[in-house]
Amino acid sequence: MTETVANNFIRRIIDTDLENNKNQGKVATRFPPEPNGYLHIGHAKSICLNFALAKDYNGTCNLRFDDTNPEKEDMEYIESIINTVRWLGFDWEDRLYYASDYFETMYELALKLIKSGKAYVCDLTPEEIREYRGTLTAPGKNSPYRNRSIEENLDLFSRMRAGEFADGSKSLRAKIDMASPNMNMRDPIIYRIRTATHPRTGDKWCIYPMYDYAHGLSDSLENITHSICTLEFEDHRPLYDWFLDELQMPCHSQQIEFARLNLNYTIMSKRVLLALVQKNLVSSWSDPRLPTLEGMRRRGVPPEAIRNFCDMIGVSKQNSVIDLGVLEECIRDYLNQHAKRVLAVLKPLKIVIENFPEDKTEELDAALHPQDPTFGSRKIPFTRELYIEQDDFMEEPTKGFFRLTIGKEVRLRYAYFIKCHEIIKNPATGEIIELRCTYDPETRGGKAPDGRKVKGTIHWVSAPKSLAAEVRLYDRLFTEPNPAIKKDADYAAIINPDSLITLTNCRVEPGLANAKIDDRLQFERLGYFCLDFDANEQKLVFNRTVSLRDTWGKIKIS
RNA sequence: UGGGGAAUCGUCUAGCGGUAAGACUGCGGACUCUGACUCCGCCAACCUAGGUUCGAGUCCUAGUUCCCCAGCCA
Repeated sequence: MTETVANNFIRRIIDTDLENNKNQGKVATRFPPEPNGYLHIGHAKSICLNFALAKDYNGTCNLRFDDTNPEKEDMEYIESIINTVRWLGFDWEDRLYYASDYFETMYELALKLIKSGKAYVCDLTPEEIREYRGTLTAPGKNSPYRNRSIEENLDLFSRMRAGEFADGSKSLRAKIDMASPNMNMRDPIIYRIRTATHPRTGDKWCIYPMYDYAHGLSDSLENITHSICTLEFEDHRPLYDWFLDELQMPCHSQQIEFARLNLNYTIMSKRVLLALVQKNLVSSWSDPRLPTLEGMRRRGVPPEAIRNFCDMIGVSKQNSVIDLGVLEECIRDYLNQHAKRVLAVLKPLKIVIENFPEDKTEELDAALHPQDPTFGSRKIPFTRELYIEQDDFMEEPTKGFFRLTIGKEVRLRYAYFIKCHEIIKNPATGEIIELRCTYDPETRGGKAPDGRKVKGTIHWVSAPKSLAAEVRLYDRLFTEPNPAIKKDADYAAIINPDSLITLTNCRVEPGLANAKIDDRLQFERLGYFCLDFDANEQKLVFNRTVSLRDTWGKIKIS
């Protein structure tokens, strides 16, 4: 895949800033997840963007948890996010921060806002606040508490902190403009009362800052120069700026918005992802069908492939939906170069090589990567009884089929040329249960001394020497290309019934007894696979990360 | 019907007044001990209408379509 030098509107903004010596020529970004769920491929786009910008401009990128809503957040998520960003391949050095680290400072700054007459304590209930806010087309009206004295506001706010008032009974609001066409500027709430235990600050606080207030301040306190977020925050920018201006923050970070990632046949919404997990529509957050990074990792997707993907899709302000095929292509591209080749049979069909001795086992050489000799090779056992793929035999071959049929010669990968002369069927069902074949001993290793060619090469394993395995095949999660557009869709109804197919009678070459969880494997002619963490001493379990491109499969269908 | 954004091959993305480019997909072909990989070739786009200009995807005007905003979520 060709390396293209990333060029996007954000880089252009930074270039201009650098030319103007803004921020003393520094670039500082941050990735600011809320620890209320697991990271998904959409977050990866943001992570890659922020860390790449820092790297390319000789700056820094912080990891900062936006942990301002204790009711939804959890240490479990914090830990997962830290592990996942690290797994993706990024390093924030000692710059791991939490918005909650700034709670005291934010409180002080809120006091400053009150003292300058720019914030007030409001006694309106949540319902009343909504009524007073007006609508998209009608202006709101001022809260009756809007003109409290600074002294009273200071007193009330400190008592809010002290826990004197019930949840929701009071809030601190910015005094801006209830008639603003931008809803975010209609006296937005800065602090709410929430008696909840915070994952990090415990019960120290019962008031928590809102996103708009906390985020800009966190950026500023960390001297973030370019605060990159997604499009839906575009009309929050005036508020972001308002706080930094009113508080005369020494560092005024610049918020820049880009379009979030959408992938077809899946969803990125953390809310929906959570629902899928809770309704047991998927096994967990790390279900390999999910676009969560933990799920993709379990599926065997290498972090490098995800990073390449994020580079490839670019960054812009256009809403878009990326075809799953682009991701798959990135995965194949990486795995093609880095996966060891092995032989495995997913749907075994027994064949007997009649002219091969009963008790003999030959050890044959097989390259671990045909294009890359540095991978070396391994030995694979060849015996009289073998398994081949059911799909690789046709009693009555269709046009263009050049695998095994009666009387036609094919090559067993790295082994011998064989011919089939008899089909054994289950007399009751007509199902083919065994093939009687002969091999040509002169073709050991897969070459004929007389130079004759065969068109087909098929994979195989030794029947007695191979290992039993379970193999899980994955496909797109949904049958619907854009599930997100279906408001409150019945996701259960659009789950792809073939999104998970579990094959329990698979056979793999014996060397796979030693497979490790991070091994990248190609089962030749089938796809890329990895060991699943469900595997144990008794049972091998493999996940198919992605299939190989299947030109024949396409021809067959059409 | 308020405000904020976005419109370029089927899908993403580039373009910064001077021959519309790349990637993915698709379709041909070559090669092949993986119907894989690799290689070669082909198809394919500027939302509409006006205007400015020698010249407009790019600038101006007016439309159209799509996305976001009325959480004490982020």
